[in-house]
Amino acid sequence: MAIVTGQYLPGAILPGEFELAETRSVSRSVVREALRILAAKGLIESRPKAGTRIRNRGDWNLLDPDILAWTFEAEPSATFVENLFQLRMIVEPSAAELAAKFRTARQIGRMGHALEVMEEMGLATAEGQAADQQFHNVLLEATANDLLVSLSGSIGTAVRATALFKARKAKQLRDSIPLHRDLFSAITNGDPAAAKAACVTLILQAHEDTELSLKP
Amino acid sequence: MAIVTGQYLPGAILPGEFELAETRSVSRSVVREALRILAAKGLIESRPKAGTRIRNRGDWNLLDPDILAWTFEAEPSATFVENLFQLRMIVEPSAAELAAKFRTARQIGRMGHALEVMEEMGLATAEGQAADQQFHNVLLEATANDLLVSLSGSIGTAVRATALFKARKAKQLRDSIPLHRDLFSAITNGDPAAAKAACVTLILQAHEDTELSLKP
DNA sequence: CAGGACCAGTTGTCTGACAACATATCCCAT
DNA sequence: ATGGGATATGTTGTCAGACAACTGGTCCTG
Repeated sequence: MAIVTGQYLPGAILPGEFELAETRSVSRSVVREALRILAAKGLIESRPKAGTRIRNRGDWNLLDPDILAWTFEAEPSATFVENLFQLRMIVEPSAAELAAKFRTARQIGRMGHALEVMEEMGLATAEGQAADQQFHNVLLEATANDLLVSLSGSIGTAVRATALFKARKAKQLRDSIPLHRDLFSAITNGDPAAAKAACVTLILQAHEDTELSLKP
Repeated sequence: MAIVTGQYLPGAILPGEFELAETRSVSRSVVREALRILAAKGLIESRPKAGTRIRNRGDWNLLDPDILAWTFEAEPSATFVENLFQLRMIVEPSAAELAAKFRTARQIGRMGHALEVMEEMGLATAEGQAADQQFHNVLLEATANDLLVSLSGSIGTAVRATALFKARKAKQLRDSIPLHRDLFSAITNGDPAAAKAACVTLILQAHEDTELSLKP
């Protein structure tokens, strides 16, 4: 978190492994395994004698779910949120389009079930939110593209994190269930254009709500 | 690689750490740090007594550059290549659009320089390929969206891997430099629609060439 | 037959030591 | 005085052995 929030700048050298172990009261093994995780995500780079250096942001795996979570643990910058919505606007409508083309009967059934739960429980409840997530997961699965699933899964992590901010600021959010219903029927009807349009509307509304709650 | 190529199926249990250490003739520390890397990328999950289990493909971080590289180390499945082009077709044209909007004079200069090197050296040389990569990197940077940079960077890893296949099959590939020039001038002119169109053409050509070299 | 206590095996952590490597320094020859 | 090579030193990389923590299965008991 200190790295992603910019407390260590790219190019900076982290404290040595012995020092990290001592200050955190753990053994060097634990420190090393932790550093390996960060290195696997592209955050750092270690070389003998030179120490462990923060890599350039361009080398970071920003779409890694953990990195996204760490980014949103602290209040993320406005431009980052903006970038996230830009990316959603690029990816998700096309995904909805594909889902409308390739969805199976079984997937329609599962999405319909999730939608019912959302309508019954509401999006304020934990069950409703789980159903929402389920709805989107099945939609992605229907695209029949593993890469899209993985990408949108990561994005989903970040979106859920922003949702926490929206809830924290306790504004009255508009109900997104009708828009979900539109999206669902477009996919059921096998109408890619309508699915794309519905998805765009959904993201725009989320974008507006998020902006309201971030700029009070 | 054994995991991503499906030699270990999701749900399967890996050999224990002691056994892995012995069979590979390394210490357990090395095995553990390696497993931590895989866990960081979502491939595996370890629990005391239960062992280390392969996670579902849906949990894998498929866009991680390493995972992409491992996937393409072996001959990837046709559907995976198809999915990759589908994703490129969704992301890159929009990225070109943004780049045409937000590019700075300096970025135009750097892209122009890279293009010159490509024209001079040709795409068969290492210098030409480096310039090609540089061209695309600057383009991404011009979108002013870190998430897009990261995403397309990962995709670039995979694309370069497929390029190796194309070269290996030694078909006569069409020259993509004129298309790059079209894309460059659209971005220079600040014409988003033209940039998007040029990018679509570029990807289509790459797609066709790749299909030819994969299905002989 | 159900529920709880126990056992055993695997990962998780700790410790101490040495090897490999790269940087920085120093010295020597030019 | 200066460039280049040998050397010193500090950091990461690897090894070995031991014990702790956790958990899944087994066994026993009510």
